[in-house]
Amino acid sequence: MTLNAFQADIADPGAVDLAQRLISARLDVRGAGGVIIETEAYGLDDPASHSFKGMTPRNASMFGPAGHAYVYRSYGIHLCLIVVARRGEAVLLRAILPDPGVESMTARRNSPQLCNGPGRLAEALGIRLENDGVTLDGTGLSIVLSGDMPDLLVGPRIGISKPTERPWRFGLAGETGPSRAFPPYAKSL
DNA sequence: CCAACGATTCGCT
DNA sequence: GCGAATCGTTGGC
Repeated sequence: MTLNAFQADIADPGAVDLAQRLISARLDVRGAGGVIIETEAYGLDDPASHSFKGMTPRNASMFGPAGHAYVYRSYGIHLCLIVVARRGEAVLLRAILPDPGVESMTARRNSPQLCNGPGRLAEALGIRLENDGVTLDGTGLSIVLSGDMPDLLVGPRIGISKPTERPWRFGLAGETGPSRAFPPYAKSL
């Protein structure tokens, strides 16, 4: 099995570890993209994770090779783009700083809010359901880690109704672009 | 077969 | 801040 550059960089990543490393990484989708500033980790033994109850037709990509995309439809309306980590673990991309490709993103979005929120981000970048399962390096979708160790914000995940809450939401410190502000008690790593 | 439920967003109050 | 929109997936009967 051959690994592409991204897969080699993240070798056997846990979701929490990968979620942190993806902050400040660069995402590109067919020429549009930006710096990732907000992520969330989802684990295997995690009631909030789609993988919690095992593999189903929808979440099969979460059990595939690390470094691939998991795309699913949310609330019957939006799409979300997720980076697969270790088997059954994954990282939801919640916000990027839109550049380059602002013009094409603006055309796809009917709002000045381009990429702050998982559904908005997916729409702005033109993510499609058929992108589910594709590798994140070389098929139109790519991620390149920055190599930096940026200051991270940490807080509870968003939109989770499960009782078990974990501080698995990460943000780039100093950015005003996240989908929602980090709570005052959010701490840096 | 049918009912419940979202890893959300948008618009209105 | 709150509720509607919207529909595929999932699980129970």
